[in-house]
Amino acid sequence: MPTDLDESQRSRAPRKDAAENRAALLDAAVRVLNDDVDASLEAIAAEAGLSRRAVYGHFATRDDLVREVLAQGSERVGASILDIANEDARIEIALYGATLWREVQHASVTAEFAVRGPHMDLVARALEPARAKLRETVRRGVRDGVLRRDIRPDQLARLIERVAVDVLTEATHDGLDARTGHTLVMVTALSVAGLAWHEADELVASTPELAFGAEPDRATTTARAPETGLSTRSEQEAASDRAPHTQGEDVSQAESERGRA
Amino acid sequence: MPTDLDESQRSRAPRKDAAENRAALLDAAVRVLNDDVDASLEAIAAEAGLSRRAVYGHFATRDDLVREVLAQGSERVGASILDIANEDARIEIALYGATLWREVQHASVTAEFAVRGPHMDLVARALEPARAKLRETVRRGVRDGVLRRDIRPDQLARLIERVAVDVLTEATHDGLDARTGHTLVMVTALSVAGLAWHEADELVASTPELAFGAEPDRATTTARAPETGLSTRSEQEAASDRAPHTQGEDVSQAESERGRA
DNA sequence: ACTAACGTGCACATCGCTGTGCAAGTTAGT
DNA sequence: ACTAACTTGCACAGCGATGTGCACGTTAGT
Repeated sequence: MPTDLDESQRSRAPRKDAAENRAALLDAAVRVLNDDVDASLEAIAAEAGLSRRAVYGHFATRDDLVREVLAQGSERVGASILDIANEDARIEIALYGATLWREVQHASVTAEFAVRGPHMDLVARALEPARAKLRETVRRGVRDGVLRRDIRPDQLARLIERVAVDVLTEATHDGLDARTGHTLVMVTALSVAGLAWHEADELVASTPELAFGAEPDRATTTARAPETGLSTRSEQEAASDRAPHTQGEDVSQAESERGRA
Repeated sequence: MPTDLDESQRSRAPRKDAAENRAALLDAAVRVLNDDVDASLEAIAAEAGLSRRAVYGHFATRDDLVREVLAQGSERVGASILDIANEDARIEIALYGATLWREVQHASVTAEFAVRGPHMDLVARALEPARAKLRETVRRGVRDGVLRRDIRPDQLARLIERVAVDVLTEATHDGLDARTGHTLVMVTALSVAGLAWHEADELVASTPELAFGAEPDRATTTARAPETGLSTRSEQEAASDRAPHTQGEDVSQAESERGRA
């Protein structure tokens, strides 16, 4: 087993597959823990294609593994959220939703453990900056008169977070495609933030940054189409699959009962 | 121990405190399970003021106890929801929130187990009528043009349910008073349903049925004071603590930051 | 007051899971 | 090819929780 602890004397360099397996374990843990918070170590090891015994070569304790998962997850999610920036608080909130959706896997585990068990504080500490940012965004939105004034901003921020996560789980559990989920999380967050549904839809449809493929400001240099880009028009067309509406609205009876097989 | 099973030959009537203890157990279970889904039987017994051993006099299994809790809870919550009725779908949705808030204790346990563990189907079956009703309400609201059209009605119904429960936990965990919670759940549900925040507030403020003390139509025959009863006036006085607003709106900087004039 | 009904405390068996030691095997670095 | 790094499989100890049997108190029906 990979002796993680004694990096003291090593007569030879550690093998590359060790790190791979470690990563595989963390990855498997994310997947498994996502639908069972207290899955057995056996289950995680199996998912990673390893034996239970081998895990103890990489992590001294099941708790260590979980903590590592949470540390990575919350760090990743937190960082993504801190990247968000926009003058319009509403857009920031939409981006917040979009970001969580992009990080579903990690966001779910993180969120799950943020409420239960003895790891609450860990996640809470790692996520605090992101939460502070959201609180500040909400406050700003309220000051600017674009968000609701009937709920205390701090509480509203917490509600937005909760609801966003909710939609995440509801969405994955329902197995809807990336684009729909993307929109759904944003729109729902905005709704809780106080916008009427058509306002939310309007905002999402008319803001390029909120389009599906939109990179969070730092464009990856390549991957940008010549003319239209991922701008408003191409977005709207692709958005409503085959719906004949002007915007992505009115799915009320279009898909209503066709959801599942 | 009370032999629940053999009601066959009984040389004497069962003691009344037996039933009391049984009820106490179920009650304690609700409380304990509310903040720890898999609390030990020891904990539940302790909360009920009994020994662990005594529990097995009333329930053959921990699972039996839990199932009983869930059966009662989902039955109760489900029934309450089915009592809801109003021509305006929006009001029905608000009442849905209010009802859940009134049943927080049971609603929370039920909701918790509706997602986790091997009791999902039990709760799901017991709650299905209520869920169907909500779905139908949402569909009606969409047809009437008072609810959002950008989310499939069925999905919207599920979201409303999830969000309502969320606010419940967020509210209790935050320890806010009954009146505030009552309003918060309703307003949030309406927001997700598509209303702008001021629309939601307006609706709640102007609809008598949505007032805090309002009985769900069937007045308890007695317990109604000559003039005011639990009616609007005494209600409103206590309502806005010291806030000088016309409605319950604009708490944004009232409590939060006390920022400026 | 008599006695069944009920609760208590303890001991005990069992189960699932974690964590560890050890004797193999297999794989990757040099 | 040699050897350390890594994995496997098994056995074993421990923990916490459930469920049961039994002897003994306590309480409530009649």
